[in-house]
Amino acid sequence: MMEVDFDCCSFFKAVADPNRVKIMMLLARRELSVSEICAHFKMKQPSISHHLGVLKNARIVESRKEGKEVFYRLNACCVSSCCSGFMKRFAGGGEGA
Amino acid sequence: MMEVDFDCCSFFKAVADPNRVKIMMLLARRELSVSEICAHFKMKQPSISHHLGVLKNARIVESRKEGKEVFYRLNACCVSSCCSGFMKRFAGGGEGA
DNA sequence: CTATAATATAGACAGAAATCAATATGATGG
DNA sequence: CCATCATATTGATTTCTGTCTATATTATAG
Repeated sequence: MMEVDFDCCSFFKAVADPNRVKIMMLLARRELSVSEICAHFKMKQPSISHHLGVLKNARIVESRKEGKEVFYRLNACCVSSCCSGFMKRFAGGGEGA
Repeated sequence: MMEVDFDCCSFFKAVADPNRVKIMMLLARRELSVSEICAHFKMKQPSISHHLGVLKNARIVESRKEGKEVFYRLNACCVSSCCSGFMKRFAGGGEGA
């Protein structure tokens, strides 16, 4: 009962990278294909695929294949559930600024 | 307006390590000195100090010196504010499990 | 002032992670 | 079947991170 929730750790590890957060912000608006995501970055396509893989392992995004393309979308429930679950562990400070 | 919040990134990077989360859980109950924290880990004291430094830089913990000892306490407001701020960015999925 | 206790800092090292170039896979058009 | 486009995977390289040992700092006791 004093142990750490490793599921949440994979969520936080995924979210600890600014490029991945930027991808999440793009996907928060609408579903996008990999190449559409690439268009927003200087990074090369394999790096984007790598980050998408990390996000997908953490259940933060989901994907759908359509012809040659793969569309990614945000799993907003995962974000809410991990964040609110984490907050609740440390309740007592109330709502921050 | 499409840029990433780097303050929150330092929070998430800090929280992405299981040992640091465990420290946070210990401090959620009560203020503790460094050696009291050490007693809960197999890690050596300098590693604990390192983690405490990371948590402190991220404003997740605060410290107070008393004699030879340094007491750390959780800044629960920081946790709530970062988590809830992050959730709100990705609102739309509602409350998760 | 010296010894000791508590904590922090510095430096070294190993393992993890990010990026890239190159290539493989899979779908589609001709 | 062959060429092409979109994406994923592999392998190499570099950078970052966590841990350790050794040492410095700070406070207190004697």
